[in-house]
Amino acid sequence: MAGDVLVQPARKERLSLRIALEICREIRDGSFQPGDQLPPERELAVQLDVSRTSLREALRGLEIAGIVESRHGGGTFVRRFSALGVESPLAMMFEASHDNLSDLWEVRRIVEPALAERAAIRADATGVAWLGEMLERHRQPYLREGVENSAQVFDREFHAGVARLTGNVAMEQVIQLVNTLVHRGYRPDPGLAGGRRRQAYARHLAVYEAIRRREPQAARQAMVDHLQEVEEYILTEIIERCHEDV
Amino acid sequence: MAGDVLVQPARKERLSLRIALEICREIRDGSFQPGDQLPPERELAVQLDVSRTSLREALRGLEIAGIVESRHGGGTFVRRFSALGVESPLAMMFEASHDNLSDLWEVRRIVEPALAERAAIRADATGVAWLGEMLERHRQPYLREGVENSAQVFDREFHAGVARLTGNVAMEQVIQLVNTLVHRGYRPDPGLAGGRRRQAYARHLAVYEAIRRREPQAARQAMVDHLQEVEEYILTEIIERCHEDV
DNA sequence: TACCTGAATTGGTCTGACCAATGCTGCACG
DNA sequence: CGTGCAGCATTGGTCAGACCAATTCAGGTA
Repeated sequence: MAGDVLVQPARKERLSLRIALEICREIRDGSFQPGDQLPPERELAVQLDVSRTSLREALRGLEIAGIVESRHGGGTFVRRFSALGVESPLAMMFEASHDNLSDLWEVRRIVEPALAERAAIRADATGVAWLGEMLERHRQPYLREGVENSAQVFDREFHAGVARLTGNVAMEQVIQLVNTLVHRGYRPDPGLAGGRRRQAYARHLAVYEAIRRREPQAARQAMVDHLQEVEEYILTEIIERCHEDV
Repeated sequence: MAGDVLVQPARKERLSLRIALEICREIRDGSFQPGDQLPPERELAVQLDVSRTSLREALRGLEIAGIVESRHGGGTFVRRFSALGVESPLAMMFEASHDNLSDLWEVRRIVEPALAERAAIRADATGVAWLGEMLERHRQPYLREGVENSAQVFDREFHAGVARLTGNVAMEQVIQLVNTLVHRGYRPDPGLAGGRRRQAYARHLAVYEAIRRREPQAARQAMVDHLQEVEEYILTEIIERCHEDV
């Protein structure tokens, strides 16, 4: 019987969890490729020998995790790049408080320099070119005034891109989630951002250049400087806001 | 009618998502405190004017996000500290991607030394004493032969403990999840572990001593050495297993 | 008082039904 | 022949009600 696959994990765990893990495994093993459409719920439920109810609970979980995506009337698809972006259900549920914010920022300070360093060591030519094109694409909107928080989007995209160049999926996901939560918890004042944005873009360029020239230490240092700068921005802005409140 | 609260977000989103966001909001607003028990599913479904099916899909999502926790026959509770469990989005993502072990290990190599360093700076006396007691408790079982994989449990406990001393909840969660996944992916041969365990325990002691004496660099170095040693163990063992297979 | 039993509570799973969005097929018309 | 639209098939979304299984707790018994 097809459903026997699900018996492996301890009989104790919820069925929906076992189903979700099973589907994850099939994705990993290549039975379902990224971009593929999964079988219809009714059919998949029969294949796995579970009710549609339980299957759907599993799919909702996978959707929250950013692994699949369901479209009403269209079907359920495996995401190409499982993204824990701001619009992901997970991010929508999680509200970063100020306590968490400094914690999350510390995770960035620890992980991101190491990511930049490793990217400079391991990135292949294709990846470097890809990152370069990304920066070129960011250039105009980044420097122009009044494009509001698109800068935040670009910032996240760049940092996620550096993470991707390391080839380490685990780190990429961790840092993407952390950055999403940080950006969610802190929304900069769009008006004040002109010079800051230029500076941030310059630092991004510096990181990229170091990666392109295969200089791990320089890449690490550029990232450290970037984070340091941004941290100071955030601190001063928070202080200003406190003054306004008083 | 109670269910009208749910109409606010665009009528487009799935009902289960709207429910999940609504519950999140009530948690943030204090209607449900961390540790509280939520109303029974049947009752909550009536309150929100939705079917139990949809409510359950929402609760599964919240559980995956680490916000609530359901116990069969017990009830559903708001988590005190939203935890990244094995059913967390990140865990599922790793499950869905190939070859996680080396990636996960690299996360440890990056994060754990930094954790040890910060623990040596920030830990309070209570925390240090707590870690010391933990090691004392580990001592006998760790060094005795034949206690099987309890060593793995102790190992996870110690590393989680160091993370806790930093006071950074986010990092604690991340490293706890990573270590769980690593240990799940790699089960050492219990028979060969005698000397190795003694060595690991000695390194744990070294890390602890450095933290106790407030020597950040020493703590970092001890952790680096520890991870390096364990990594070598794992590599040689994997190679041996390959030989057996041939 | 301590322990055990059983009923009430509560989450877990299943079935089958119907609604709603999407996509496709084939026919009619230009 | 090509184009556009109507209608049907497909597929996800929601619902109601039933029954199973783990936990909890009150009440009774030793």
